[in-house]
Amino acid sequence: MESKPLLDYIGRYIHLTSDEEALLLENISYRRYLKGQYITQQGDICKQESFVLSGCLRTFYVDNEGQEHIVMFAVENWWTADLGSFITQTPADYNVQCLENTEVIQFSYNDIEELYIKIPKLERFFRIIIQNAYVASEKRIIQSFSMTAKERYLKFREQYPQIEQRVPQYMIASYLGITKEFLSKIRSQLIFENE
Amino acid sequence: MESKPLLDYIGRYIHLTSDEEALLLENISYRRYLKGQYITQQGDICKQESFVLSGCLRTFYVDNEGQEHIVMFAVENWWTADLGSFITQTPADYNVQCLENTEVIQFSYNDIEELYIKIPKLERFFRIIIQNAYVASEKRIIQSFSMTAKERYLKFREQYPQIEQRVPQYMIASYLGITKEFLSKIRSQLIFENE
DNA sequence: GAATAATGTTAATCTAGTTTAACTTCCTTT
DNA sequence: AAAGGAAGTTAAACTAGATTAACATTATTC
Repeated sequence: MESKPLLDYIGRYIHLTSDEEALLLENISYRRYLKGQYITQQGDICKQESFVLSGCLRTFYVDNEGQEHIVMFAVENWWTADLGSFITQTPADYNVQCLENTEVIQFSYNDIEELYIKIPKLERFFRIIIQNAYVASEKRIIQSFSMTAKERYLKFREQYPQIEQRVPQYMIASYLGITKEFLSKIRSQLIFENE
Repeated sequence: MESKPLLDYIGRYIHLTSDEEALLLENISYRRYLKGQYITQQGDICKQESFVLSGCLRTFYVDNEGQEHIVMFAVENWWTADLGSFITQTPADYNVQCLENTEVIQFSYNDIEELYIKIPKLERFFRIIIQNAYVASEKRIIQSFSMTAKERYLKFREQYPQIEQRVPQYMIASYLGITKEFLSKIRSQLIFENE
């Protein structure tokens, strides 16, 4: 298993001894998924949090009218899960699907609670990670209310250039909360403006 | 200081010994604010996280056009802060203002880092709190994209009946991401439908 | 390399929600 | 109890973004 990216990532926030690192590695698992496969489906119980080693995923929600809404993307060194389902072990609201062949390291629900006991420092690590995710999420709410679709698109491009390249445009539209047709219009406006 | 509500609240997630409780109480402070006062203003560095004992607050953001956008409310037993500013100690994006005379218990930035060292279990406590807040925040994003303003208003009323009573309507409109005029229209539609 | 599916574009029509502005009702304060 | 401000309402005109539908381009697959 290629665990170095994960250990490096954790090392940015807390220091683990080599014993602790070994213990951690015993309690997590490596897995590959093919493009199109689901890690979690709406209605299932989300059994693991995944740290992305390679590949790309989307977390999305299908509403009552059958429309898809993308909640987040995840690429290398990001975490993904239906966290609500994971922490409460109740049926997931979201689907987590691989958009490319993807390699992840997974923390399962049981393992993680044990790990928190064995390595209490991990509480700190996950507290910080989630704190950051929460702050980003609040920012996204504000942006969705105070910015136009065009402004949000420009911000997205600036903030996640890696993702814009790897993901079909209609999924970006979904993430931004607009239709693919309207994003297409915005893009042609932008091209026109830059001439 | 009336610390029982806080200790009860913490007790729902972790168990503190009485020594730890005493230690905790030494490192936090009680404060009263009058209606209208600000705990944090946009541009300031947010120096504390506040646990609400009594009263009501709003966290809001003023955009470039001078428009206010309410990010969250807080009432008894809720936490409030500009968490992004607090954790990075950089200038706040948000204002935190009291809508009533308000009593809070505050954790200051320096104190909380010390407390994490003295009582590592608090890492767990705050991890869980923030996890929950993050899940709620993601839900709100999905709702803002997949539901109409009317549906969001009904959901809000159902979810936070306490808040609807205590807060002026134009602030609820702001929280929902719509104008006060449109909320007024929605409300008159609802009255008409229920006749 | 033809065929099919997936993705992206354009344009017309439509609608949820905004803007503006005038008006009403309710709260405070004196 | 009068006056002034804050909060809420109504309605007309407007706009950002949705919907529909037809077409264009790019990938995939056999």
